[in-house]
Amino acid sequence: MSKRTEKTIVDIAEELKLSISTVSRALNNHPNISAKTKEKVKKMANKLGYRPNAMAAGLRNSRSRTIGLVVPRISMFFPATISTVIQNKLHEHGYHVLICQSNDSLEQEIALAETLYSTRIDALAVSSTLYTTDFSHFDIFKDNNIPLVFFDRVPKDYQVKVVKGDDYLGGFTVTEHLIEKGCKDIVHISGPLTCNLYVDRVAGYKHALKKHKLAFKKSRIFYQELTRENALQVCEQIFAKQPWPDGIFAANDTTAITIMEYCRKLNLRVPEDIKIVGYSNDPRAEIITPSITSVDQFPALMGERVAAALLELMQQPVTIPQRYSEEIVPIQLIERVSSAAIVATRKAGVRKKLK
Amino acid sequence: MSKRTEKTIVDIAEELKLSISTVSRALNNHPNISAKTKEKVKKMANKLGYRPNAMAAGLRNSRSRTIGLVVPRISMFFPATISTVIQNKLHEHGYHVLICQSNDSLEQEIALAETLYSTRIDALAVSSTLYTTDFSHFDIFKDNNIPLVFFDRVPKDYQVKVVKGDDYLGGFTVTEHLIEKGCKDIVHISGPLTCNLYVDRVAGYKHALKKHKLAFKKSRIFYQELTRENALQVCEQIFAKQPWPDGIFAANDTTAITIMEYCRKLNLRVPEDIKIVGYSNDPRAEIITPSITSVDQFPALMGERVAAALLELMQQPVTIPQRYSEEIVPIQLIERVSSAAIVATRKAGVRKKLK
DNA sequence: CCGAAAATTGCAAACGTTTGCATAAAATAG
DNA sequence: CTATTTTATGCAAACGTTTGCAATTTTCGG
Repeated sequence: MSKRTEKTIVDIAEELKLSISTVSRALNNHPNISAKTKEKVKKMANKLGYRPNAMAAGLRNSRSRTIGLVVPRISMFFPATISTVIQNKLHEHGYHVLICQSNDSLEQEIALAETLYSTRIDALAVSSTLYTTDFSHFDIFKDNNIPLVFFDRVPKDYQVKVVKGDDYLGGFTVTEHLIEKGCKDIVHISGPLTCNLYVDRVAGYKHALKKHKLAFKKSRIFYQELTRENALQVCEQIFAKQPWPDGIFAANDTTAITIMEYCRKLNLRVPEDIKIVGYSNDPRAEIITPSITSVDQFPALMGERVAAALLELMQQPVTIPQRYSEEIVPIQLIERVSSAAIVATRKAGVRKKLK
Repeated sequence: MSKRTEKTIVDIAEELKLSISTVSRALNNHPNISAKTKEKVKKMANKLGYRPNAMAAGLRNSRSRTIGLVVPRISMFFPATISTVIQNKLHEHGYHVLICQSNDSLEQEIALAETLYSTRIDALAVSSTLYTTDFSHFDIFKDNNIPLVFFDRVPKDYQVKVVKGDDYLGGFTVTEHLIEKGCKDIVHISGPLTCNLYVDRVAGYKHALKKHKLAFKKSRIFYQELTRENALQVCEQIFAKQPWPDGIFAANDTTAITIMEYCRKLNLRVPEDIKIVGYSNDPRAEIITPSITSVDQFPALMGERVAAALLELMQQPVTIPQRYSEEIVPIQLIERVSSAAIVATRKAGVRKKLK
């Protein structure tokens, strides 16, 4: 209820007839302050309801103890999980995390970089927009030796620390899995090639085809933002004319789910008539019927790696210029019903006979 | 690559042989700076790569242009959606949002309040822990007239702005819905009563029973944190002895989903043998088979309301002390298959015959 | 009990802005 | 061409810390 309270260390100093510097040091547990002075100061600080002013401290020693985090959106499973982990981890070390969303807009990402720099964050982690190919808006950070880590959606040819999933292996594994389950004509629904993730997955897809002597057909691969709407549109195209594919590798689970629903409408049985695999292991993939095979990207692990990288960079002497270094987080195929082999009448098969 | 760059307005002033104040005013578009000076200053600012130092500015006029947001966790659908909206909305108005997670730990929530205060946030929005009944750790904000808004999980008897869902109506609507679909013995799985949400929903549940002359039985209601594990445990209890209930009102969708899976194992048909309703309208509720009836709480709308409240409070004269005021966001029952009436052989019914 | 070393404490500048007030320059009126 | 208003710029203090260095006090060996 009181106004203009805002006690400062000056108030404590006056109250105790000590110098400001002594109070400051006492509160920070500086070694050459006597134990009883510290005691006294802290007690008085409590009594007055003193709270340190982070901005003043930050200004003085140009460290905000805040780190920035830029992700496309936090309402999506994968980035949300990573953000959670990063935030909790860094908080343990006394850092705040400014979580920001680019909403997959390059323009917003650029603005974000600018204003984040203004708050003098101590470090920055970013998973870029789908469409970011020029990363120069992050140069300010590099130029001022502010630790910068990219994860998941990362740049290439940009001197910076990178933590990414094994998307090449992911693409390969999924495709080979489908082939082994009997697919001969596999459609791949990819995100735009402006994003590293999809480039790598496509490469894995192609490699698997080649290895198993299946022809790669341009017409069997689609590039677009992986939304529900786009997935529906692609379905229209795919199923407009025969022959229909017998396997679909969707680069995210939203797409996989949408396609499965579409197939149901066409009275196509999954996995008997067509097999579907998604990516990211969204919780929905497990829960839907039939459950969808997907790729676990271990978001929590990735989050930890990113947090660790940030912390490490922050305690390095400022002089070392950042270089490109890549850390790869493993992936794991989670086999479920949507891509199961069709073994005569196994229980799973029966269940899917309906409709 | 350069070091100790950090251009300041002083550099601009020197370069242009102007005073620091003029530069400052020019950059802030102060009215009594001539147009050409502004032009000149801005051009030079650009040339030098000047970036304002938010901490210095914040220190000077004690506004950080940052607002705090405390939620239990951002990896859950409901708070994630709200956070997204709040963040985007406030960003439009030039504010940063410091999104923090209490992980449903009161201890962490208290620590968060403390450190958020230290960063001198301009306002704070919080959805509290399940177990927060004493809110005095937020007193600092009230005492210093820092706008404070609670949402979803809110305190009672605490002088503060509150934005909440209509949980009473939600509880009532769900229960009545189950009754109208023919249920006579409805179990309610509630969260702990330390949290307002569940108190209200329980009240609604009881009211609906009463209205329809069904007896309320203490043994038919369970209070616990709504995790998957707890849900399984409750299932064990419920189905350990007959009679089994014919309707279940779960206070979140994770619980509803878990129960449905459990029922499937028992060869109980949903909705023929038992009807299930969840809460929050998690994306999984729609996608699972059978789809689960749930309650949409319009998280985006709630987010907008919270953001609006924060903005409004921030531009109020600081002197007005905060009072309790309640804003209620509507809810809507989303009817799906899990609670459908058993009408002989409608198509939906047939589909569920399997197994 | 003296003097030097060790342990404490204090002074004052600095961090980069913003802003009330004073001053200087330009515009207008008489 | 003054006198007066209007417009534009500059001075200097303040925001709340931290920290190098100087100053003071305490400790202790001899």
